[in-house]
Amino acid sequence: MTRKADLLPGTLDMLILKTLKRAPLHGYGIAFSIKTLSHDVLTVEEGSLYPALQRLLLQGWVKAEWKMTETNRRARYYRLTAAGRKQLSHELSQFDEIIAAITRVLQNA
Amino acid sequence: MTRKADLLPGTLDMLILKTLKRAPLHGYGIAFSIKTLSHDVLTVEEGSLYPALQRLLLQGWVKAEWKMTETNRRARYYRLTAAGRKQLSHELSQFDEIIAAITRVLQNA
DNA sequence: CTTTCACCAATAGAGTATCTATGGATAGAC
DNA sequence: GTCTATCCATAGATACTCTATTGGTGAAAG
Repeated sequence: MTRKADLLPGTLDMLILKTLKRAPLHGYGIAFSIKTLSHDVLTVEEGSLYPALQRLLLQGWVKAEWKMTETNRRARYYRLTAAGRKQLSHELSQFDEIIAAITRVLQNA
Repeated sequence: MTRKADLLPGTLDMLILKTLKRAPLHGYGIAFSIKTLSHDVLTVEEGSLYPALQRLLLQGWVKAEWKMTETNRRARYYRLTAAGRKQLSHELSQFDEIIAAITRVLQNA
């Protein structure tokens, strides 16, 4: 009935961009990083991740490049562009604002 | 483009339930309360609110009753049921967990 | 007395984000 | 040689929210 909620809708792009800010990474690595850092609370399904990466490419917020991984595999590395960096900071501050607002409602309601 | 984001998807039910926990209220009052408490950051559009209330009714988390307001108007008052109270506490703890997880990712990524 | 504003309800249709399910493919371990 | 972990990606369904609209009433202002 209620949403399954592996993550909060609307936050995926932000999480991906933030992950890529540290270093360029391939899809699988992005998902793994988010899952690990969140202590397995946030699971990014591949069916969510790759469409999201396509969106980010279209927006020009990331660029992609085929490379070899350390384990000798072909992988598509995504890296943040300047526009992506700007977008990330925008999404971060907006997220903060919304969370603060929700917190106010939850405390006073 | 990016989502307009009057609020975070997935949080509306929780905000409504929490608002009704304080006291039964009609739709207009719920929207007004959320908007006011959030300092105008969160705006619940009527096209989001009423479908959400229908969902909550169907789930049995709220009950509705027609009454007169203090200003002598017909209004449909919604109040939290026992099941709704339980659902609310579930959603609250899940929300906390997800926010904590997102925060971890944002700080370490 | 009539006009306007704040109050109050609800639905249809569109758009967007995410999930489920699926289909490949390869490196290295055992 | 088979299994597991690593890697990519799409199609279709589902769920949630927004835009836009319709419809109505009480009360205060003019």
